[in-house]
Amino acid sequence: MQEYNPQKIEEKWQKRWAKDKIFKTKDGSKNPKFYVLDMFPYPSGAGLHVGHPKGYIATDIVSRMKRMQGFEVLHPMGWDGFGLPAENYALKNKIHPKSAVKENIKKFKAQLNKIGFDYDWSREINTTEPNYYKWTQWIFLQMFKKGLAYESYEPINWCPSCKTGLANEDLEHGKCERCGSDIEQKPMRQWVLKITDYAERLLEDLKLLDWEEQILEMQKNWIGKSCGADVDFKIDKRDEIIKVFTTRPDTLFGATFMVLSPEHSSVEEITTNVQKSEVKKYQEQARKKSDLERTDLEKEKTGVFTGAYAINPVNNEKIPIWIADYVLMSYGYGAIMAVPAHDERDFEFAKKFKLPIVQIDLEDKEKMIKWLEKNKNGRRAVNYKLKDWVFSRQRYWGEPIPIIKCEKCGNVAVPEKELPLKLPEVKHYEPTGTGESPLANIKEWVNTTCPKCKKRAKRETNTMPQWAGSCWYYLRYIDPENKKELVDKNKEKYWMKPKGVDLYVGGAEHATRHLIYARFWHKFLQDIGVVSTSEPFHRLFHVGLIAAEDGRKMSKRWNNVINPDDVIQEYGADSLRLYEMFMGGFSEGTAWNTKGLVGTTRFLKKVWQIQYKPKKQSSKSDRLLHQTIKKVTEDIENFKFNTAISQMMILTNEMEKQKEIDINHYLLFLIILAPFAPHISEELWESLKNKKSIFLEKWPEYNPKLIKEETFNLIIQINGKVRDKIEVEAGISEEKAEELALSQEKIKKWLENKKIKKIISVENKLVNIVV
RNA sequence: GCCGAGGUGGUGAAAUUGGUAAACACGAUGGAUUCAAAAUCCAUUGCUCGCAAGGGCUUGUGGGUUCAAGUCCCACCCUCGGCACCA
Repeated sequence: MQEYNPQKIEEKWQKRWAKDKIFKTKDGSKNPKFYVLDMFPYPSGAGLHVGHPKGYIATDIVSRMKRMQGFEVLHPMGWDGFGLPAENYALKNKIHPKSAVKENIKKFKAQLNKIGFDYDWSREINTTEPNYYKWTQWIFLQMFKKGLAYESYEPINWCPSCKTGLANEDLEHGKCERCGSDIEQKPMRQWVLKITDYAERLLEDLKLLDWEEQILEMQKNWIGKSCGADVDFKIDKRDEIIKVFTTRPDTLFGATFMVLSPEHSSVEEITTNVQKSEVKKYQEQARKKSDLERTDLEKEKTGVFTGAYAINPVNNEKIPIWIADYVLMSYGYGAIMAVPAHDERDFEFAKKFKLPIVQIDLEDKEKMIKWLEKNKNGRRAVNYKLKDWVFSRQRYWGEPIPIIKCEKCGNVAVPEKELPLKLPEVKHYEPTGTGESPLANIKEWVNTTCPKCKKRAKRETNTMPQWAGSCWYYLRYIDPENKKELVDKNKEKYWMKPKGVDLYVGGAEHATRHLIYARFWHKFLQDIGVVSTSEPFHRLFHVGLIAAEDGRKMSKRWNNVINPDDVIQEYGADSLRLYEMFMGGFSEGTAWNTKGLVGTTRFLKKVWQIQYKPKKQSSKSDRLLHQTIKKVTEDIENFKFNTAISQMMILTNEMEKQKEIDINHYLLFLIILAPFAPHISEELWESLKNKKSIFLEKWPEYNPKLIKEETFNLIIQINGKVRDKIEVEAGISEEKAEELALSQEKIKKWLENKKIKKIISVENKLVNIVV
C-alpha cells in the first residue's frame, strides 16, 4: 500500500501530458467544436494569488469533460501585456516593461502549470509581440479607413498622475481606475473610436447572448439608451436656435426656463452685456471645479442668468435662459428645457432662483412628437450615455498608432505592408506630462516620409490603450501563426460558427470595458468580412472573487495574499482545485479558508484508499453511481461545481463503507472525477493497469431507468406538519398511499376526535391530511 | 436616488423551482486506535422544553395567498456589486 503523495504524482502527470501532447487542439477535425476561453491575464509582478485560478479551474473542468464527450476543444491561454499596469510596474521597479513582462509571464506560466491546466501552449499569444500587434494595428487602420477612428480635440479625462488621457470606461467614481487620482477635464488632441455608431447594435444584440442578467444589465445601463425628442428653441430676437434633448416631450407646456451647461458654445453669443461679467465669473468657477465637486449630489444648485430668452415652441412664451453646472456638456446637447413641475432638479433650481413653476396637463408623448415634427421645431430622437472611445494614450507601453501626420495630406495610414509598426526600443520611457507621448522624443522614429506625397512627415506618437489587444485575441488563438491574415477564413468558420466562443469566463469588472469593446470590434470585423458571426462570446459566466481570510481583498498591502504554490506544496494541486470549486457558488464571492482544504484532501485520500479494497467484477450497474454520473455531468454544464463535488463525496462515502468494490464502478467514477482532480485520477487509472490516458476515455452516460429509486419516504402530514414518514415502494397509487397513511398508528393517534376535511396527495411524495 | 444580486446552523453552504429545511464539508464534543501525538475510524451536533416517550419553534422583519411557503404576492430593514445632477 502506498500513501497518497500528490506532489510526486502531479509533477509526473504534468510532464507526461506535455510530452504526449494529450491536449493539443487539432485543426480540420470532423468532430463538433467547443471553444472555452478564459479572460487572459495581465502578467503582473506579484504573480498569481489563490483567487486568480478559480475561473481557470472551472474552464479546465469543462474543457476536459467536453473533450471526453467527443468535442474538439480549444482551450488556450495567453498574455495581455500592454498598458498602464505593466508600464507603471516597470517604472516603479526600474526595469524596462519589455523585460518585466517577459519575466512575469515566465513566473505566471510556471504557477499555472503547477495547477495542471490542459492548455494547448502551442497556441500561446502575447499582445506585446509585434506579430500579434501587427493585427491590432491592422484593425485600427480598417477603422480609420471607414471613418470610425478619428482625431478630436474635445476635452477628455486626464489623469495627472498617470499623465495620460483616459476613456470614460477607465474611470471609477470619477477617479483614475489605476491610481485613484482625481481626473481633470483637459482639451487635447486625441484619437477616438466611434463606438457610438454601434450603440444600437450593441444594445439590441444583447438579446442573443446567454449571459448572466447582472452583466447584461451593466452593459445596458452603460449604453444608456433614452428615447424622446430633440426640440428646437428659438432665441428671442435672434435667428439662432438652441437644441435640447428631452425624454419627456409631453411636458413641454411646463417648460418655464432653459438651462445651458457653462461650456455650451452659445453662451458667449447670447449673453447680454449686463450679464457678461456674472456669466464669465460663473464659467470660470465651473472650470476650476473638479468633476467630483461638480457632480456632488449633496451640493446646492448654482447658476447665473444670461439675460437672454428662448421661445417655447408650444405656447410662444418667452422663457429665460440660465447657465448652471448641473447641466453636463457631455450628455445630449449640453442644454435642457427645464420643467420644474416634473423634474426634481429643475424644481430645486426654480425654487432657489424664484423661477416660475406651472402645473400642467400632460400631453400624449407620441402626439407631441408628431406635432413637433409637423411644425418643424423638433423631431423624434434617441440618446445614449455611451461615449466614443478615447483611444490614444500619451504613454510608451502600447501599440503605436499606425498613422503618419503630413502637413499637406493630413493623417495618412501607414501602408499595411509596413505593419507591424514596431514600438521602438528606448532607454527613457517615462511619461512626459506635456500631452505628448515619450515616443515624440525619438527623432529617428518620429521623422519619416508621407506615404502619399513622399514629403517629410512625422509619425503619430500616441499609443493604444491597454484594452486594444484584448478586443480580438480570441480570434488569434484560432490561427496564431498566420502571417497573411488575422485569421484564416475556414478556421474562423469552424471555431466561431454558429455561436462564437461557446463559453467565456472572467471577472465582472470587465462588464463595461473589455466586454463592450470586444463586442464593438467584433461587429466591425463582421462588417468588413473578417468574422462570420455578430457576437464573439455566446455564454458568459463571471467568477466570484475570493477574498482573503480576513475578508479583505487579497493584496500585498494587507499582507494577506495566499500563493497557490504554497497551497500546492502542502495539499497538492488536485486538492486546491477541488477546494476552489467546492467553496460555494461559482459566481459568488467567498473568503479563503485554508482549513477548508482539509475536507477536499480527506476526500482525495479516501478515493486513493479505495483502490486497495477487495475488488469484484459484476455486470450489475449501480444506482448511486449512475445518479452521480447524471448529477456531475449536468452540474458541470451548469457551472454548479460545488454540488457536483458533494455528490462525488456521497458516492465515495458509500464505496468506503462497502466490504468490496466493483472495479468497473470505481473506474467509471475515476473518469468523472478526472476533470476536477486530473492527477490522482490519471495515477489511479494507470495503476489499475490502463496504459492510455484517462482523458482519452469516453465520458460515461447514465442509464435513466436505473437512476429512479425503487422505494421512497412517504411523508405523512396533518395540516401541513410532518407527523410520520414511511418507506413505500415507488409508484404506488394515491389511494393506496392515503390508505397506508391513515392506517399508521401514529397518525391514528393524531386523528382521534378530529374530523377529516380533505386529503391531499402528491405522487411519490406526500399525503397531507387536513382536519 | 436608480438598476442588479443576496440575507438559511458555530462556519462555507445545499434544497429537483410550491411538497421532509439544513445535503456535502469545516469546526466542536464524546469514543476507538496509540506509550503519546498526528493520521484514520465510529457516534452526536439548528434552537428549545423534557429523565424519557414525545412536543414546540426555526430560512432578515411584519403581513398575505395556499392543504402546504426558504421558494409566490405586498410593505419594510440590512449587506454586496454597478450607475449616478443622463435631461
